[in-house]
Amino acid sequence: MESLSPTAYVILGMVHKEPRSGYEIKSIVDNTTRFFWAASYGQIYPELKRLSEAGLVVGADAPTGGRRRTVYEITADGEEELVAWLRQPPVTFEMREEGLLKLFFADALPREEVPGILRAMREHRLAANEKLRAMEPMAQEKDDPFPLLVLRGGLEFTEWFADWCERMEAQILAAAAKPPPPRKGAADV
Amino acid sequence: MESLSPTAYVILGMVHKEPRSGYEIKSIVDNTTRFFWAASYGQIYPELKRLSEAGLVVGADAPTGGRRRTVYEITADGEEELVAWLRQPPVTFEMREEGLLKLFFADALPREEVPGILRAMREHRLAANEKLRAMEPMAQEKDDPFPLLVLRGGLEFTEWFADWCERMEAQILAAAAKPPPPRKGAADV
DNA sequence: TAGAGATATATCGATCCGATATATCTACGC
DNA sequence: GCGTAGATATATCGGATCGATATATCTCTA
Repeated sequence: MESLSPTAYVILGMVHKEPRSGYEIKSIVDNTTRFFWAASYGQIYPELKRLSEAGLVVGADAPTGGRRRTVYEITADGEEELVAWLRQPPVTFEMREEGLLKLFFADALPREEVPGILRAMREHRLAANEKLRAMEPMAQEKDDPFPLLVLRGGLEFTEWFADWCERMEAQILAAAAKPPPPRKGAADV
Repeated sequence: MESLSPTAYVILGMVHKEPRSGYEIKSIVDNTTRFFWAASYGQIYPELKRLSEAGLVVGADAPTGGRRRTVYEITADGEEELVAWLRQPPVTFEMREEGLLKLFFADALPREEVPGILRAMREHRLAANEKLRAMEPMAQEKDDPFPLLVLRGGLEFTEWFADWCERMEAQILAAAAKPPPPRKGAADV
Protein backbone atom coordinates (compact mmCIF):
# COMPACT_ATOMS: atom_id res chain seq x y z
CA MET A 1 0.00 0.00 0.00
CA GLU A 2 1.21 3.48 -0.80
CA SER A 3 1.89 5.64 2.22
CA LEU A 4 -0.83 7.93 3.48
CA SER A 5 -0.90 11.65 2.93
CA PRO A 6 -0.35 13.75 6.05
CA THR A 7 -3.95 14.92 5.80
CA ALA A 8 -5.03 11.30 6.18
CA TYR A 9 -3.48 11.30 9.64
CA VAL A 10 -5.39 14.41 10.62
CA ILE A 11 -8.55 12.49 9.83
CA LEU A 12 -7.41 9.37 11.66
CA GLY A 13 -6.61 11.54 14.65
CA MET A 14 -9.97 13.25 14.48
CA VAL A 15 -11.96 10.00 14.46
CA HIS A 16 -9.68 8.35 16.99
CA LYS A 17 -11.76 9.04 20.09
CA GLU A 18 -15.24 9.01 18.62
CA PRO A 19 -16.91 8.48 15.27
CA ARG A 20 -17.42 11.66 13.29
CA SER A 21 -18.86 12.83 9.98
CA GLY A 22 -16.81 14.64 7.37
CA TYR A 23 -18.60 17.84 8.26
CA GLU A 24 -17.73 17.46 11.94
CA ILE A 25 -14.09 16.79 11.10
CA LYS A 26 -13.96 19.94 9.00
CA SER A 27 -15.50 22.02 11.81
CA ILE A 28 -13.07 20.70 14.38
CA VAL A 29 -10.07 21.19 12.12
CA ASP A 30 -11.18 24.78 11.51
CA ASN A 31 -11.33 25.41 15.23
CA THR A 32 -8.16 23.60 16.25
CA THR A 33 -5.45 22.27 13.97
CA ARG A 34 -5.98 24.75 11.14
CA PHE A 35 -3.32 27.06 12.60
CA PHE A 36 -0.66 24.45 11.94
CA TRP A 37 -2.45 21.99 9.65
CA ALA A 38 -5.52 22.88 7.58
CA ALA A 39 -7.84 20.64 5.58
CA SER A 40 -10.63 21.42 3.12
CA TYR A 41 -13.77 19.51 2.15
CA GLY A 42 -12.05 18.74 -1.10
CA GLN A 43 -9.49 16.77 0.87
CA ILE A 44 -11.61 15.38 3.66
CA TYR A 45 -14.39 13.64 1.75
CA PRO A 46 -12.21 11.87 -0.82
CA GLU A 47 -9.72 10.97 1.90
CA LEU A 48 -12.45 9.42 4.05
CA LYS A 49 -13.37 7.23 1.09
CA ARG A 50 -9.76 6.19 0.56
CA LEU A 51 -9.27 5.43 4.26
CA SER A 52 -12.48 3.46 4.23
CA GLU A 53 -11.34 1.41 1.22
CA ALA A 54 -8.01 0.82 2.95
CA GLY A 55 -9.87 -0.45 6.01
CA LEU A 56 -8.45 2.17 8.36
CA VAL A 57 -11.87 3.61 9.10
CA VAL A 58 -15.40 2.26 8.73
CA GLY A 59 -18.35 4.39 7.77
CA ALA A 60 -21.81 3.92 9.22
CA ASP A 61 -25.05 5.49 8.08
CA ALA A 62 -26.30 7.89 10.72
CA PRO A 63 -28.87 10.10 9.01
CA THR A 64 -30.40 13.05 10.80
CA GLY A 65 -33.99 12.80 9.66
CA GLY A 66 -34.06 12.59 5.87
CA ARG A 67 -30.57 14.01 5.50
CA ARG A 68 -28.04 11.35 4.76
CA ARG A 69 -25.00 11.33 6.96
CA THR A 70 -22.06 8.97 7.38
CA VAL A 71 -20.00 8.82 10.53
CA TYR A 72 -16.60 7.21 10.37
CA GLU A 73 -14.99 5.20 13.10
CA ILE A 74 -11.36 4.20 13.34
CA THR A 75 -10.48 0.51 13.01
CA ALA A 76 -7.76 -1.46 14.78
CA ASP A 77 -5.65 -1.12 11.63
CA GLY A 78 -6.30 2.61 11.56
CA GLU A 79 -5.33 2.92 15.20
CA GLU A 80 -2.11 1.08 14.51
CA GLU A 81 -1.38 3.30 11.51
CA LEU A 82 -2.01 6.45 13.55
CA VAL A 83 0.22 5.39 16.42
CA ALA A 84 2.99 4.31 14.06
CA TRP A 85 2.87 7.74 12.45
CA LEU A 86 2.93 9.50 15.82
CA ARG A 87 6.15 7.65 16.60
CA GLN A 88 7.92 8.91 13.47
CA PRO A 89 9.91 12.13 13.80
CA PRO A 90 8.14 15.08 12.15
CA VAL A 91 9.23 16.06 8.68
CA THR A 92 7.05 18.85 7.31
CA PHE A 93 7.63 22.36 8.54
CA GLU A 94 6.39 25.07 6.22
CA MET A 95 5.48 28.67 6.57
CA ARG A 96 3.95 31.32 4.34
CA GLU A 97 4.38 34.69 5.96
CA GLU A 98 3.62 37.74 3.90
CA GLY A 99 4.99 40.09 6.57
CA LEU A 100 8.47 38.56 6.53
CA LEU A 101 8.38 38.62 2.74
CA LYS A 102 7.67 42.34 2.77
CA LEU A 103 10.37 42.93 5.33
CA PHE A 104 12.78 40.96 3.17
CA PHE A 105 12.13 43.36 0.27
CA ALA A 106 11.88 46.44 2.47
CA ASP A 107 14.94 47.99 0.83
CA ALA A 108 12.70 48.88 -2.10
CA LEU A 109 10.81 51.22 0.23
CA PRO A 110 11.98 54.60 1.59
CA ARG A 111 13.61 53.89 4.94
CA GLU A 112 11.09 55.83 6.98
CA GLU A 113 8.29 53.52 5.83
CA VAL A 114 9.95 50.32 7.05
CA PRO A 115 8.82 50.59 10.69
CA GLY A 116 5.27 50.58 9.36
CA ILE A 117 5.77 47.02 8.05
CA LEU A 118 6.87 45.85 11.48
CA ARG A 119 4.01 47.66 13.15
CA ALA A 120 1.52 46.01 10.82
CA MET A 121 3.11 42.61 11.42
CA ARG A 122 2.91 43.14 15.15
CA GLU A 123 -0.75 44.07 14.99
CA HIS A 124 -1.41 41.05 12.85
CA ARG A 125 0.20 38.78 15.45
CA LEU A 126 -1.62 40.42 18.35
CA ALA A 127 -4.92 39.90 16.56
CA ALA A 128 -4.04 36.24 16.07
CA ASN A 129 -3.15 36.02 19.75
CA GLU A 130 -6.57 37.28 20.73
CA LYS A 131 -8.28 34.75 18.49
CA LEU A 132 -6.30 31.97 20.13
CA ARG A 133 -7.01 33.33 23.60
CA ALA A 134 -10.72 33.19 22.88
CA MET A 135 -10.34 29.46 22.22
CA GLU A 136 -8.58 28.71 25.48
CA PRO A 137 -11.67 28.11 27.65
CA MET A 138 -12.93 25.54 25.17
CA ALA A 139 -9.64 23.66 25.24
CA GLN A 140 -9.52 23.78 29.03
CA GLU A 141 -12.77 21.88 29.34
CA LYS A 142 -11.40 18.85 27.56
CA ASP A 143 -9.98 15.84 29.27
CA ASP A 144 -7.20 15.57 26.70
CA PRO A 145 -4.42 17.94 27.79
CA PHE A 146 -2.53 18.12 24.49
CA PRO A 147 -4.75 20.42 22.45
CA LEU A 148 -4.46 22.91 25.30
CA LEU A 149 -0.68 22.48 25.40
CA VAL A 150 -0.49 23.18 21.68
CA LEU A 151 -2.85 26.14 21.95
CA ARG A 152 -0.72 27.67 24.68
CA GLY A 153 2.30 27.15 22.44
CA GLY A 154 0.46 29.18 19.83
CA LEU A 155 -0.25 31.90 22.35
CA GLU A 156 3.37 32.06 23.41
CA PHE A 157 4.52 32.05 19.80
CA THR A 158 2.32 34.95 18.73
CA GLU A 159 3.52 36.88 21.76
CA TRP A 160 7.15 36.16 21.00
CA PHE A 161 6.66 37.20 17.38
CA ALA A 162 4.84 40.41 18.30
CA ASP A 163 7.67 41.22 20.68
CA TRP A 164 10.27 40.55 18.01
CA CYS A 165 8.49 42.96 15.67
CA GLU A 166 8.51 45.61 18.39
CA ARG A 167 12.21 45.12 19.06
CA MET A 168 13.13 45.23 15.37
CA GLU A 169 11.07 48.37 14.89
CA ALA A 170 12.90 50.02 17.78
CA GLN A 171 16.22 48.86 16.37
CA ILE A 172 15.51 50.38 12.97
CA LEU A 173 14.31 53.63 14.49
CA ALA A 174 17.43 53.81 16.65
CA ALA A 175 19.70 53.12 13.69
CA ALA A 176 17.97 55.80 11.64
CA ALA A 177 18.10 58.37 14.43
CA LYS A 178 21.77 58.10 15.27
CA PRO A 179 24.34 57.65 12.54
CA PRO A 180 23.15 57.87 8.94
CA PRO A 181 25.19 54.84 7.87
CA PRO A 182 27.02 55.14 4.56
CA ARG A 183 24.87 53.26 2.10
CA LYS A 184 25.03 53.10 -1.67
CA GLY A 185 21.88 54.28 -3.37
CA ALA A 186 18.77 52.13 -3.00
CA ALA A 187 15.24 52.81 -1.95
CA ASP A 188 15.68 56.18 -3.55
CA VAL A 189 15.85 55.12 -7.14
CA MET B 1 -6.44 44.06 -14.41
CA GLU B 2 -6.90 41.26 -11.91
CA SER B 3 -4.72 41.54 -8.83
CA LEU B 4 -1.38 39.76 -8.78
CA SER B 5 -0.74 36.54 -6.92
CA PRO B 6 1.59 36.86 -3.93
CA THR B 7 4.16 34.83 -5.83
CA ALA B 8 4.21 37.56 -8.46
CA TYR B 9 5.51 39.95 -5.82
CA VAL B 10 8.32 37.59 -4.89
CA ILE B 11 9.41 37.77 -8.51
CA LEU B 12 9.06 41.54 -8.69
CA GLY B 13 11.13 41.79 -5.53
CA MET B 14 13.76 39.46 -6.92
CA VAL B 15 14.24 41.42 -10.13
CA HIS B 16 13.97 44.77 -8.40
CA LYS B 17 17.68 45.43 -8.01
CA GLU B 18 19.05 43.67 -11.06
CA PRO B 19 17.76 41.69 -14.02
CA ARG B 20 17.60 37.95 -13.43
CA SER B 21 16.62 34.78 -15.25
CA GLY B 22 13.92 32.44 -13.99
CA TYR B 23 16.59 29.99 -12.98
CA GLU B 24 18.41 32.61 -10.92
CA ILE B 25 15.18 33.65 -9.22
CA LYS B 26 14.50 30.06 -8.27
CA SER B 27 18.02 29.62 -6.84
CA ILE B 28 17.77 32.79 -4.78
CA VAL B 29 14.31 31.93 -3.49
CA ASP B 30 15.61 28.50 -2.46
CA ASN B 31 18.41 30.13 -0.51
CA THR B 32 16.45 32.94 1.07
CA THR B 33 12.70 33.40 1.12
CA ARG B 34 11.82 29.73 0.91
CA PHE B 35 11.61 29.51 4.69
CA PHE B 36 8.64 31.86 4.69
CA TRP B 37 7.66 31.97 1.02
CA ALA B 38 8.57 29.27 -1.48
CA ALA B 39 8.18 29.21 -5.26
CA SER B 40 8.60 26.44 -7.81
CA TYR B 41 9.57 26.50 -11.48
CA GLY B 42 5.98 25.70 -12.25
CA GLN B 43 5.05 29.05 -10.73
CA ILE B 44 8.03 31.16 -11.72
CA TYR B 45 8.17 30.66 -15.48
CA PRO B 46 4.45 31.15 -16.20
CA GLU B 47 4.38 34.09 -13.78
CA LEU B 48 7.30 35.77 -15.55
CA LYS B 49 5.33 35.53 -18.78
CA ARG B 50 2.25 37.01 -17.17
CA LEU B 51 4.22 39.84 -15.59
CA SER B 52 5.87 40.48 -18.92
CA GLU B 53 2.51 40.66 -20.69
CA ALA B 54 1.27 43.02 -17.98
CA GLY B 55 4.28 45.25 -18.58
CA LEU B 56 5.61 44.95 -15.03
CA VAL B 57 8.83 43.32 -16.20
CA VAL B 58 10.61 43.19 -19.54
CA GLY B 59 12.53 40.17 -20.77
CA ALA B 60 15.75 40.43 -22.73
CA ASP B 61 17.58 37.67 -24.55
CA ALA B 62 20.87 36.98 -22.83
CA PRO B 63 22.02 33.59 -24.10
CA THR B 64 25.06 31.88 -22.64
CA GLY B 65 26.67 30.44 -25.75
CA GLY B 66 24.08 28.46 -27.64
CA ARG B 67 21.82 28.09 -24.62
CA ARG B 68 18.89 30.42 -24.75
CA ARG B 69 18.32 32.53 -21.69
CA THR B 70 16.00 35.39 -20.83
CA VAL B 71 16.71 37.88 -18.08
CA TYR B 72 13.85 39.96 -16.76
CA GLU B 73 14.11 43.52 -15.58
CA ILE B 74 11.51 45.43 -13.58
CA THR B 75 9.73 48.34 -15.27
CA ALA B 76 8.55 51.61 -13.74
CA ASP B 77 5.05 50.11 -13.53
CA GLY B 78 6.45 47.02 -11.86
CA GLU B 79 8.37 49.12 -9.36
CA GLU B 80 5.19 51.02 -8.55
CA GLU B 81 3.24 47.80 -8.15
CA LEU B 82 5.89 46.34 -5.84
CA VAL B 83 6.05 49.42 -3.62
CA ALA B 84 2.26 49.66 -3.42
CA TRP B 85 2.15 46.04 -2.27
CA LEU B 86 4.88 46.62 0.31
CA ARG B 87 2.74 49.37 1.80
CA GLN B 88 -0.27 47.09 2.30
CA PRO B 89 -0.56 45.31 5.65
CA PRO B 90 0.31 41.61 5.39
CA VAL B 91 -2.55 39.16 5.11
CA THR B 92 -1.26 35.63 4.59
CA PHE B 93 0.10 33.77 7.57
CA GLU B 94 0.10 30.01 7.22
CA MET B 95 1.94 27.18 8.85
CA ARG B 96 2.16 23.44 8.29
CA GLU B 97 3.87 21.85 11.24
CA GLU B 98 3.81 18.11 11.53
CA GLY B 99 5.33 18.20 15.02
CA LEU B 100 2.51 20.27 16.49
CA LEU B 101 0.03 18.02 14.74
CA LYS B 102 1.53 14.98 16.40
CA LEU B 103 1.59 16.70 19.74
CA PHE B 104 -2.05 17.62 19.26
CA PHE B 105 -2.93 13.92 18.87
CA ALA B 106 -0.43 12.73 21.48
CA ASP B 107 -3.21 11.41 23.70
CA ALA B 108 -3.43 8.44 21.35
CA LEU B 109 0.07 7.46 22.45
CA PRO B 110 1.10 5.94 25.80
CA ARG B 111 2.07 8.86 28.02
CA GLU B 112 5.70 7.85 28.34
CA GLU B 113 6.20 8.23 24.60
CA VAL B 114 5.04 11.85 24.45
CA PRO B 115 8.36 13.42 25.51
CA GLY B 116 9.86 11.73 22.46
CA ILE B 117 7.68 13.86 20.18
CA LEU B 118 8.93 17.03 21.82
CA ARG B 119 12.51 15.83 21.68
CA ALA B 120 12.19 15.10 17.97
CA MET B 121 10.59 18.51 17.39
CA ARG B 122 13.39 20.18 19.26
CA GLU B 123 16.04 18.39 17.24
CA HIS B 124 14.24 19.33 14.07
CA ARG B 125 14.29 23.01 15.06
CA LEU B 126 17.94 22.91 16.08
CA ALA B 127 18.84 21.39 12.74
CA ALA B 128 16.92 24.20 11.00
CA ASN B 129 18.76 26.69 13.18
CA GLU B 130 22.10 25.35 12.02
CA LYS B 131 21.08 25.59 8.39
CA LEU B 132 20.10 29.21 8.90
CA ARG B 133 23.29 29.95 10.77
CA ALA B 134 25.32 28.64 7.84
CA MET B 135 23.59 31.24 5.66
CA GLU B 136 24.40 34.17 7.92
CA PRO B 137 27.85 35.06 6.46
CA MET B 138 26.33 35.29 3.00
CA ALA B 139 23.62 37.66 4.20
CA GLN B 140 26.15 39.76 6.07
CA GLU B 141 28.08 40.53 2.92
CA LYS B 142 25.14 42.24 1.29
CA ASP B 143 24.54 45.94 1.31
CA ASP B 144 20.81 45.43 1.88
CA PRO B 145 20.28 44.95 5.64
CA PHE B 146 16.79 43.43 5.52
CA PRO B 147 17.53 39.88 4.38
CA LEU B 148 19.94 39.67 7.32
CA LEU B 149 17.33 41.08 9.68
CA VAL B 150 14.84 38.45 8.51
CA LEU B 151 17.44 35.69 8.73
CA ARG B 152 18.24 36.63 12.31
CA GLY B 153 14.54 36.58 13.05
CA GLY B 154 14.53 33.01 11.77
CA LEU B 155 17.47 32.15 14.00
CA GLU B 156 15.76 33.60 17.03
CA PHE B 157 12.50 31.86 16.15
CA THR B 158 14.05 28.41 15.82
CA GLU B 159 15.81 28.98 19.14
CA TRP B 160 12.62 30.06 20.84
CA PHE B 161 10.78 27.06 19.45
CA ALA B 162 13.50 24.61 20.47
CA ASP B 163 13.42 26.09 23.94
CA TRP B 164 9.63 25.78 24.10
CA CYS B 165 9.93 22.09 23.21
CA GLU B 166 12.45 21.61 25.97
CA ARG B 167 10.26 23.35 28.53
CA MET B 168 7.16 21.40 27.52
CA GLU B 169 9.08 18.14 27.69
CA ALA B 170 10.23 19.02 31.21
CA GLN B 171 6.70 19.97 32.17
CA ILE B 172 5.29 16.68 30.99
CA LEU B 173 8.00 14.69 32.73
CA ALA B 174 7.39 16.63 35.94
CA ALA B 175 3.64 16.07 35.74
CA ALA B 176 4.13 12.36 35.15
CA ALA B 177 6.62 12.00 38.00
CA LYS B 178 4.60 13.66 40.73
CA PRO B 179 0.87 13.15 40.97
CA PRO B 180 -0.71 10.59 38.68
CA PRO B 181 -3.65 12.87 37.88
CA PRO B 182 -7.07 11.25 37.73
CA ARG B 183 -7.77 10.72 34.07
CA LYS B 184 -10.47 8.75 32.38
CA GLY B 185 -9.19 5.97 30.16
CA ALA B 186 -7.42 6.99 26.96
CA ALA B 187 -4.12 6.11 25.36
CA ASP B 188 -4.62 2.70 26.89
CA VAL B 189 -7.54 1.52 24.82
C1' DT C 1 -44.87 29.84 8.26
C1' DA C 2 -41.18 32.10 6.13
C1' DG C 3 -36.46 32.70 6.36
C1' DA C 4 -31.84 32.50 8.35
C1' DG C 5 -28.36 29.73 9.59
C1' DA C 6 -26.45 25.12 10.76
C1' DT C 7 -25.62 20.43 9.09
C1' DA C 8 -24.03 17.40 5.40
C1' DT C 9 -21.87 15.98 1.08
C1' DA C 10 -19.76 16.96 -3.19
C1' DT C 11 -17.12 19.26 -6.63
C1' DC C 12 -14.68 22.96 -9.35
C1' DG C 13 -10.98 25.98 -10.73
C1' DA C 14 -6.86 28.03 -9.23
C1' DT C 15 -2.74 27.59 -7.02
C1' DC C 16 1.04 25.29 -5.43
C1' DC C 17 4.62 21.62 -5.02
C1' DG C 18 8.01 18.23 -6.24
C1' DA C 19 9.86 15.88 -9.68
C1' DT C 20 11.50 15.28 -14.00
C1' DA C 21 12.42 15.87 -19.23
C1' DT C 22 15.27 18.30 -22.37
C1' DA C 23 19.24 20.81 -23.73
C1' DT C 24 23.60 23.27 -23.26
C1' DC C 25 27.22 24.84 -20.73
C1' DT C 26 31.67 24.40 -17.59
C1' DA C 27 35.08 21.88 -14.92
C1' DC C 28 37.66 18.08 -14.00
C1' DG C 29 40.07 13.68 -14.45
C1' DC C 30 42.34 10.78 -17.53
C1' DG D 1 41.07 15.61 -26.69
C1' DC D 2 37.43 12.83 -24.50
C1' DG D 3 33.97 11.53 -21.37
C1' DT D 4 31.20 12.79 -17.74
C1' DA D 5 29.47 14.94 -13.65
C1' DG D 6 27.25 18.84 -12.24
C1' DA D 7 25.59 23.58 -13.05
C1' DT D 8 22.63 26.48 -15.92
C1' DA D 9 18.21 27.17 -18.22
C1' DT D 10 13.41 26.42 -19.57
C1' DA D 11 9.30 23.81 -19.52
C1' DT D 12 5.74 20.81 -17.95
C1' DC D 13 3.13 17.13 -15.41
C1' DG D 14 0.55 14.89 -11.72
C1' DG D 15 -0.88 15.32 -7.35
C1' DA D 16 -2.00 17.98 -3.27
C1' DT D 17 -4.14 21.83 -1.48
C1' DC D 18 -7.27 25.83 -1.09
C1' DG D 19 -11.30 28.58 -1.27
C1' DA D 20 -15.60 28.90 -2.88
C1' DT D 21 -19.84 27.32 -4.05
C1' DA D 22 -23.86 24.08 -5.42
C1' DT D 23 -27.32 21.18 -3.49
C1' DA D 24 -30.23 19.50 0.01
C1' DT D 25 -32.17 19.03 4.58
C1' DC D 26 -32.45 20.18 9.10
C1' DT D 27 -33.47 23.51 13.33
C1' DC D 28 -34.55 27.72 15.38
C1' DT D 29 -36.79 31.90 15.64
C1' DA D 30 -39.36 36.13 14.39
